[in-house]
Amino acid sequence: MERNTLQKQIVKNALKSMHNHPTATEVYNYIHKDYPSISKATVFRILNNCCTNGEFMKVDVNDKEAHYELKNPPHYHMHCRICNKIFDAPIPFDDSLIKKGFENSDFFVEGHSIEFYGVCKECQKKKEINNE
Amino acid sequence: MERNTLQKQIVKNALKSMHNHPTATEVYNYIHKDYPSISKATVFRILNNCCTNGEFMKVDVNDKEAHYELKNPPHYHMHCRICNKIFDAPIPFDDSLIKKGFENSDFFVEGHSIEFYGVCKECQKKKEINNE
DNA sequence: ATGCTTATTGATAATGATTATCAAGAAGGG
DNA sequence: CCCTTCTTGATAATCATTATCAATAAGCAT
Repeated sequence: MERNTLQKQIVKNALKSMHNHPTATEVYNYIHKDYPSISKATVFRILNNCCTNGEFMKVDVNDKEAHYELKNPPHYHMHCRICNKIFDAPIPFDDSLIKKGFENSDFFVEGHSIEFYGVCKECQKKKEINNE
Repeated sequence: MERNTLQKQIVKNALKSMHNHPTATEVYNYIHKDYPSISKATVFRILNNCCTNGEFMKVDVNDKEAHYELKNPPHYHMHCRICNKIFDAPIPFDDSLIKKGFENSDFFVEGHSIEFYGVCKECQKKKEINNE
């Protein structure tokens, strides 16, 4: 039977309080300040298991590191190409996108994701400071 | 000055004749049959340089391996979750997506990509054979 | 409470993709 | 044909992630 360990509670609470689509390493660093004994492997493991059982989700975005978020109604993301941070996009999810145009396709479409890429507020500021 | 080496010609010709959004390793394997002396590092290097100079593009899709394609008018992709192959989506590119809804956002949107995910024709067949 | 079973953890090695390093080799101008 | 310097090939290094496995600890039964 699945056991309710302290490590699981801590990792889950960390993601719940972070709200910024963190990577596993970011969750680890966040936790590590207060709980230095929790290992990185455990954080990866718990985040992954929670994605498998549907409690969390991997953010479907083109970054070499995986980002995680709480299970949410479907929505789109904005991805900063400077700092690689992820934000929720302010436009509604549109399921009709996958209904139209695929009638004659032999690819079985299960879902879609949209990634808006560009530069986040913080990184725009940094660019101004550096006169770029 | 940039030099026109045989390795560059071979890698470029490989990608031009492949048409299936291959990964660097797939390009390497394709080349390796005929040119076993070309090293993997060279294939990664040339593909990357060609993306920097605009000759090729990285496919903007959520896979741990990078996929490459020839420079193309913008379009969307379908990504098979079984075999990780990439296909062009049969719906038109719609730039109006990034015009609407971001007026009050402080994120500077430079572009967008849509990934349709599901199961490709080949993998659907395999599933049928295995009675899944 | 105590003990037992076994899921889970922590530490670390292994993996896989990609990049960095650097001596040897080759493009292309002179 | 030579010389400079860009490229290459081989390999080590890096980075994210997963696998391994002995030690630990949940949570049930006693």
